[in-house]
Amino acid sequence: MEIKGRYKTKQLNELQEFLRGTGGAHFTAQDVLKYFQDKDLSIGKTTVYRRLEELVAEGSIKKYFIEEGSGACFEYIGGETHPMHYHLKCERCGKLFHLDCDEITCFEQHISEHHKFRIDPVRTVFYGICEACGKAEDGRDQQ
Amino acid sequence: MEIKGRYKTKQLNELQEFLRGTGGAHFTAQDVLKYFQDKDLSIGKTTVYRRLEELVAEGSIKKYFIEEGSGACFEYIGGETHPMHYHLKCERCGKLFHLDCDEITCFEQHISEHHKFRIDPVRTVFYGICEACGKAEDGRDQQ
DNA sequence: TTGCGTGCAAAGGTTTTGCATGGCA
DNA sequence: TGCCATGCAAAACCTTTGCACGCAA
Repeated sequence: MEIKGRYKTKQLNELQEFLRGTGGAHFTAQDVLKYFQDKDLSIGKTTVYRRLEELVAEGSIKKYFIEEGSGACFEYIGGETHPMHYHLKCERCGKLFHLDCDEITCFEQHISEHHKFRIDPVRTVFYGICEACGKAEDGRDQQ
Repeated sequence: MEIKGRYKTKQLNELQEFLRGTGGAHFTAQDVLKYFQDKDLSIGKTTVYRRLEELVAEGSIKKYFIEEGSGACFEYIGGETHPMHYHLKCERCGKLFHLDCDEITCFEQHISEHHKFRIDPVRTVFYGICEACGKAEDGRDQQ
């Protein structure tokens, strides 16, 4: 996702490179700041928060509230064109999966008809445990 | 849910009464403080946070992170029969609804069997438009 | 040059911690 | 009495805002 009529600053370029590097994994504002520090690049936290907020408004990244101490979580989804699919996000490994499924249409209709709620696929994310992490868990019987 | 080897203080009693009064609806730490103020009861925010944290550890209440400005959301589930339910959050008015629905169990199973993903009801929130906001939109055909 | 972008500093909010006091058993 | 619970104050934390300077166009 390119920024529209904005100046192309170093900070913005680096931020976009960071986003591409995430591979869809979630990150926090702190992660961005650390990334810049580690690469000896300079950016102010004000800028990070402002750019992130803009990108959320644009739809290039998503914002979640999962944990406490670490603040808000962001996730890069820019470049995706599929308008109608849901996301499955693994709480363990952080991977993001696409849900291509017809069942969910029925479920959507059920919710719409019986619960009078129109679900928004863009913002809705199913959290849970993916196959790989689920197997790892069963194997070790951890937690 | 009774507290184990703890002293039964006025504050704790009142807090439990508040919890029962919620009827399972979600609330914030601020809501608890306001409740005490409105009833001319005294409690320190320190106590509220500490008790709430304990109750979360006990399993009597659940903690969610849904919105930003208002901090964490809690929800009383002690003694209730509500087994597992999802949350519907309206993107317009911000209201949070409980989804009491059997269909979702089928949907969960489908996702589990066909997509190898175990959905976590605690973290998953369905975003969308609630009935009231939907009607308002249709009526005015706004946006 | 123009005006957006940036970043320091400070403010705003929620949550946590230290420590002395108060209350239950 | 002993010990936990409480609550004030202050700190820690994330996030936002004000304002002046810097940089892209």
